Amino acid sequence: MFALVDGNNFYVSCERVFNPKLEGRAVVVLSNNDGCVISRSNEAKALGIKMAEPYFQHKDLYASNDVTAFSSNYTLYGDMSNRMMATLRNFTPDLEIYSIDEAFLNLEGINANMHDYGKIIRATILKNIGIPVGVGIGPTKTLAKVANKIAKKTNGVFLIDSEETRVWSLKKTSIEDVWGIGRQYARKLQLMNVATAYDFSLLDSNWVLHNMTVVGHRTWEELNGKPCIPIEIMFQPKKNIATTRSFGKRLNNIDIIAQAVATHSVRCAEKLRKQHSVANFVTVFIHNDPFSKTEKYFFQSITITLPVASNSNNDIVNAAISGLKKIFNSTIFYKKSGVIVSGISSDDFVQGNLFETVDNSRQKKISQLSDRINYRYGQDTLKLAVQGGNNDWKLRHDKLSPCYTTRWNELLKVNS
DNA sequence: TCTGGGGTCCTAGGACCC
DNA sequence: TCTGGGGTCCTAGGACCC
Repeated sequence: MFALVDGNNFYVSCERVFNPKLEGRAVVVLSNNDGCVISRSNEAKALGIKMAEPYFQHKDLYASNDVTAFSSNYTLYGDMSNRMMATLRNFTPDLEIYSIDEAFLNLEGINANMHDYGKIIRATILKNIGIPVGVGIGPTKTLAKVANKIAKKTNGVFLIDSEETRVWSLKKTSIEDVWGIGRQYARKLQLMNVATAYDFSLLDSNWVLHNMTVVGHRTWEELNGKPCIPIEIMFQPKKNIATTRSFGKRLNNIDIIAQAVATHSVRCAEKLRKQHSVANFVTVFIHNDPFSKTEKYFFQSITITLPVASNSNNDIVNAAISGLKKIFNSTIFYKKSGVIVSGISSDDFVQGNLFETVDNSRQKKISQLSDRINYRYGQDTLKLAVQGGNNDWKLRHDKLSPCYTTRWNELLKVNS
């Protein structure tokens, strides 16, 4: 059996832990740049606020219903997530951290009444972390997902452990809510009168295989009770790493855009070093406002091959900036830039270059030193000059909450 | 009349997830 | 005025190898 434990409205719940006055009230958390709604309390959902809806579109609705909005505080949510996962590890040796707010638990070999075990997990997370979670338990990961959805609508724990509960649950689940069925497949299936997970589970195996590839077929098998998606306990290094941000305002000054690109490059290099990887390719892209009604949409990108795979700040920054210079057009007002590193391999053996001798030992030391300083004193305490010193490209986050759990000077103050 | 059989690598595009 | 930021996997087709 597998359990899926998933934080309810996770980002909103994190904010509420340190702001209990917000219990029972409409609360939303916004994406970077305070652009879209990415987490909603149940009260906000009841007002009709949709996921990923642009924040500015319904400002009046927010005002008249006293909706509290927060900028996203990933430092806080990431730390709360780590605490939640550490607590979950007490319940199984086999934990798969699936995303910031959810984890699969392998319950094989655990000698307990599964429904009771789910209730204990839920109560423990609520007490230790302060986050309400849903617990879904089933014989496959996809069925655990189905059970989790039902758990959230009921008392927080739901168990699929018989043919009757499986069929009942599948009949209660709309096809578009199935894990692995996205918008395209849902529309296609609905046109064939497949409305629920149950209808889908009755389709012909070959039809599913040929029309939805082996990926869709796994989902079909899992809904029918046959486990096909194994739990992944080991850390898997990322195969692509990206850092991309919108600008706070439209920019056509290459020097300022270069500061953003250099900073994104350093972030990518830091992420590479953290997972002990090096990258062979550096892609940089820039684009203007895709929503503009007056300007044509321009998207430019270029991929630079490094002579030798690297994770040094300097190498990634230099490649990205040289790429930026090639694609930049001074007549365009840009809205977003990004850096993506790929061709990732382990840093314990780096393939040399046949035609060039590259000595990167100095760069390596500098990057390691910068990691140590920045870990201790905060991001970008030590940085490259090209990253710049002003905030001309930085995004808006006017409604940011304090980093209650990770910064001494932002600890919650209690008046005595 | 009849023209083999087995591979790899790369890319673009299309799905999906949070 | 204002619209996020990450990821994964699969398939088909083309170019190439012996």
